[in-house]
Order: sequence, then C-alpha cells, then structure tokens
Amino acid sequence: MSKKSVIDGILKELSNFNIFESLSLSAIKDLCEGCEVIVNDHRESIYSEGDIAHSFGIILSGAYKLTRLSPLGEEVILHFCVPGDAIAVFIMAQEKPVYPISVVAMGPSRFLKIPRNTYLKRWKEKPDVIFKVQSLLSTRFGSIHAQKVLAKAPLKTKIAFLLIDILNKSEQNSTILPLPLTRKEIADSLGVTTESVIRVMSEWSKTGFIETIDTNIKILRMDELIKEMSYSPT
Amino acid sequence: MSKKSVIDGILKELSNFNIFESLSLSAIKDLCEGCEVIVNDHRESIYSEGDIAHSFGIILSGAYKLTRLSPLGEEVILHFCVPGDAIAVFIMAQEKPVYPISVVAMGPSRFLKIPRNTYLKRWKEKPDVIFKVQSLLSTRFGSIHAQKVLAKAPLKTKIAFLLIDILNKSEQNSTILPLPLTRKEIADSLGVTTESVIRVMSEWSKTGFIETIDTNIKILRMDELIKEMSYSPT
DNA sequence: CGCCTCTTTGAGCTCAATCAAGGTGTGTGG
DNA sequence: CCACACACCTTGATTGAGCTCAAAGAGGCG
Repeated sequence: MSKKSVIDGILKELSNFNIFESLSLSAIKDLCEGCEVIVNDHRESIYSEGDIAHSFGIILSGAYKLTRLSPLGEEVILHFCVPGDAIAVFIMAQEKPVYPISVVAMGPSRFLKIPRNTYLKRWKEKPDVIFKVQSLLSTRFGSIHAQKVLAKAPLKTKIAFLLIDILNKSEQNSTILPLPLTRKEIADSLGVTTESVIRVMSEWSKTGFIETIDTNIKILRMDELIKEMSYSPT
Repeated sequence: MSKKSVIDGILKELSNFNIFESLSLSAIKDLCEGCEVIVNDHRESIYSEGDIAHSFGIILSGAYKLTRLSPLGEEVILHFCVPGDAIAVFIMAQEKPVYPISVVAMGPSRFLKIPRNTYLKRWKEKPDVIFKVQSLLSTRFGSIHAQKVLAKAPLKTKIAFLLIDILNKSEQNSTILPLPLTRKEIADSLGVTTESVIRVMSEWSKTGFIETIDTNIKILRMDELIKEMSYSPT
C-alpha cells in the first residue's frame, strides 16, 4: 500500500469520530499535519506523567487508560479512553505543557500522534474544533461527577455504574464492554481493592448477570445490574 | 453612584481576574454585554441542576459551591468556587445547554451574570478567552484528579489535602481559608460523614494545628498538616 | 419561642481492607 | 523444552476505619 492510501484510510477512520464530524477530509488532513500512527501492545505506555508534552493525539482503535501513581506507588486509573477520544489536547495551549497523567494501552491499540506545533498552527484558530474538544472534556466531567456522587454508595453500586458507564462509551449497541478490563483495573479505577471487586463480580457471574471471556466483560442482565445500582439507607 | 461608575468599578474588579488579564477594559466590557450583578446571601442558589442554561457568569466576591444530590437525596459537593472562577461557561457552546449542577452561595457573595447570547456573540470567536476558560477547566481537573489519587488514603490525609488545596486558591498568602466552611461541607465534599470529619478536626484543634472562628478555618501549623497528609501501608 | 442548621461525643456495628495461600495462563530466556 | 517470573484471579479468615444511631448543646432567625 502506498503512503498516500494509508493516509487516506486514516482520514476516513477519523471522519467517523465525533470530534471531526462535519469537517471535510482535506480539513481533517490539515489538522493532522505531521502526524504519525503509533501501534501499541498491551500495557505499552505512550505518555508518562511529568514529561514535557510535545504531542497530543486521537485514539484510532483499541483503548488506553489514563493513570497516576498514588503516594504509595499504586496505580490509580483516572479515565478509560476509547476510539475517537482525544488525549492531552487540552493542555496544548499552555506555554510549556507537561503531561499531567500517564497513558497506557489496554490491549493492542493504535494512536494518531500529532505534533504540538500542528495544534498551535492549525487547531488553535479553529473555534469549531476547539468546541468539539471542550465537549469531550465536558463528557469527561460528567463521568467523574457521576462517580463522585456515588461516593457513599456500596461497592456493588459503584461497580455496576462503572460497567454501564463504560458500555455507554461504545458506539454499537453491544452488551460487551468496548475494552478489555481486569478486576484489578476496575479496583484501581474505583479506589478499592482487587479482592473486593472479585467478591462482587463472582457473585454476578454465578447469578448470570455478567460473563467474562478472557478480559472481555459481557453484560447478560442489564436490568439486574441496574437494580444492583440502586441502594437505600441501611 | 451613577450606573456608569458602577460598571466601571466592576470592570476594574474583573480585570484583576486571571480569565480577563491582558484584556483592555473596553474588551472586557464587550464580553459582559447585558450583564447583571447578582447579590446573594448565605445558602441562596443561583442555578439548579437540570434547568435550561440561559446564562453563565463570573464570581465577583464571596464563594459558591457546585453541588448535586446523591440517589439518597444527600448533597454532594463537587467543587468550591472563589472570585475569578467562571461558572457554566463551558456548557454555553452546547445547542441547548442544561446546568449539570446546582450553584449555591457560601456566605454573602456577588456574581456577575452574563446572558448566553453574549457568549455566542462575543466570546465564541475570541480564542484567547476560550483558552483562558480551558485553563480554568484544566485546573479543576487537576484538583479532582489529585483527590481521586487519595481515594485509599486515611480520612485525615484527605481532609488535610482538601484544606491545603482550598487555601491555595486564595490569592493572598493568608493562612485563613478563603471561604466559610462547615464540617458538614467538608464531609459532603469528601464523601464521608460529618461525624468522621469532626473527630479528625477536633483532634487538630486540640493539638493547635488549626483554629475555627465561626466557620472560618485558620491553619496554624501548615507543617504538621502536611505531615498528616503523608501515610504509609498499614 | 420554636425551628433549623451545625457541632459534639459516645457506643456499637459493618463493609471493605488486610493478610495469607493457592491456582492459572503467558512470556521469556537458558 | 523446561523453569521461572509475572500478572491476574480466587477464596477464606480476621480486623479495623469509618458509618450508624442516639442524644444533647449552641447559635441564628422569623
């Protein structure tokens, strides 16, 4: 395949994403000047907390997690990203941006890396695109807030909410979560222990609410999971 | 005082805020077309979760909390806002924006309410201002993430962090928190119970790390508070 | 003066953490 | 090809930090 047709293929991929919808292929091409496709294996890191940010990008396929280390050196997962999500865009306008988080692939994934210069030259003065970025951010706030509201809820409420929230990221109306997810990752995302997550989810596996094939979680009884989400005072 | 000089006074107030710094007074005036100063008493609400968003604004003085109700009907505090903070700006670009949270005054406060139309006409095409808004958002992400990283930390770590984080919002190098804060509010912000917060803070009051005059918290021994923030496995 | 919000303290309980031990699957280097 | 490391999953027993419940005092406000 020639380089040109590779680029064409990617442009087509990009045009499906929310952030670029309503843009012409040539406009998208402009926005991606100097880009590069990064192919990652499971657990490979593309950005590390504290590094100077020379680039940002868009997830093409697979999934990535945004993480930080806790004071005790444990991984804390701040967000799960799926295809179409932008990474580190919103720090590009800063004078000397530094990645505030690390970004790690979950399973084989592809990432379109775009130089910061392209942002400064091409993205900055395009309000439409900037507002798309803002709307991605605002979705992220939504998830975070919804999770914080459940702070006092029992663990199974939190897990049920997380699974449903992740499932909703998926474009298709699938019942399989769009990313491979270990029990440990669920725990690290909710700020609880792996064992506690396992105890809740084994129960659900036994009662047939969910099914786990390798690290892919399938929701069999959405209605029951939603019931598990509700809770009442003691 | 004439209406004109009232406006001049406010413009001067605004020009001190980060979001408007480096803008001329007349540019700021443009951005505030149709604005109105709202004066609030303690616990008055300016926006309610779910309402259609016809306006947004900037905090002039005092403080406001951003809240939501938990499934059990308890107040959950998502963020504390101080003078210079923008409220609901980043949903203004949406087609039919709805406030995702409620906004409630903490003590007597003043808020500059700006119609959504002004945003669409004046803010939208000014990238400089939009980036200032983005930078406010990114600060907010910073706080939220830092808090999430402490999810497994003991309660006193979380409280110490919250107090220091709020103190850092203050412009001056004061040791008094820039907003009146009850124990219940600390609890609602951290997702714990009032009693637990009281037990930790009474201890600190006894040992002289902090002092509470009415609802104003003064940090007497920052070094000790920072020590309380560190923790180690079991 | 009664109502409301906030604070305080004590006693008992519970959910999730901790600790411990064993099992599985995958990759890798000798 | 085997051994060994590593990441993840699982289950059971024990423990403890923070929750719940209860009761009471201290302002502030209409």
